[in-house]
Amino acid sequence: MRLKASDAAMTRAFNASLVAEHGLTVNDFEVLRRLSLEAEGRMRRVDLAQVVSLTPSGITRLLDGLEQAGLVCKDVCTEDARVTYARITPEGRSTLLAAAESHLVALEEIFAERFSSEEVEALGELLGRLPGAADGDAQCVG
Amino acid sequence: MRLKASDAAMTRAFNASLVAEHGLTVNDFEVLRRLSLEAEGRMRRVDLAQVVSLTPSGITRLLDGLEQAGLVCKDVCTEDARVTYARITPEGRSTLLAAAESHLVALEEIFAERFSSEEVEALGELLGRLPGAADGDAQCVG
DNA sequence: GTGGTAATGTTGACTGCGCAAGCAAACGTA
DNA sequence: TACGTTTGCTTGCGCAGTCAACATTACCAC
Repeated sequence: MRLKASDAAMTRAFNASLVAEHGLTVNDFEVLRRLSLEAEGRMRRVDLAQVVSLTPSGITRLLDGLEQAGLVCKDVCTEDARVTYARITPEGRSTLLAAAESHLVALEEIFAERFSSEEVEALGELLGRLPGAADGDAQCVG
Repeated sequence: MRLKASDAAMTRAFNASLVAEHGLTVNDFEVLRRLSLEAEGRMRRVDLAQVVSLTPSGITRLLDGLEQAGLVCKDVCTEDARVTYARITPEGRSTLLAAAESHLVALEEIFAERFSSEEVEALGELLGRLPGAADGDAQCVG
């Protein structure tokens, strides 16, 4: 199986180019992507943590970085003073788009050149059964 | 797809129990397992790095830990003074066996309860096409 | 109200690991 | 023989992310 090993190598490769070209880690990218798909481009930090499989503290630090870079900002929640939203900024959206252009294309290539679309589908379905694979999975960056 | 996310969560879970029960990380385990499958239970460090998808420095540090724990030791190479082998010790083998008992069973359970054996096979084949998925993949722990 | 428990988020200490740089041995080529 | 290049491995430094502990706020009993 070697799920871990193959993934590690691949993730590293993607990370390297993302970092080099846009200063984003794969997780940064994924966070921006998830935020961009939300209504109002924002999410509670806990929920964000869950969808990208990080701990709350991990999300805090990741968002610290994105915030310093001006790609996300905090929103307060009026109904619950404990929660703070992470919201993607316009700059966040534009660097997401820029990064997506190369990153998603690279990803697409990797898969296109070794799987048929049915196989991609099958692979996605199988992996989706794994614990932690949670839920929905919108593909685009629109 | 969420290859990364699901894997991260799963790896973390496995890691936690391995560490708690045997003081091994998933990578420690995998290294011991690979070594145990080799003739004379040893491997050059570079090769080991490759099969577990670590960099040479990563392997150095990982083996440092295993060596301190007495689970592996160094062997010199008589033909090439640059290389040093990592060899699994008898203690290494016994803790590997102990860890395998719970770890492999846990792994087996995860898969058995959500995939048929054909599906496991299919999944393995598909993932095997990914870059970094290299090669052979003996499943047992000797 | 007052107490107890749960949920959200942050911080400090730590770990695993990559990268860049270095050293030593080996392998050219001349 | 000498010199440049490659290969194997280690070390210094930094980063991402975990865990444990904590502070707030919310919810729920009474």
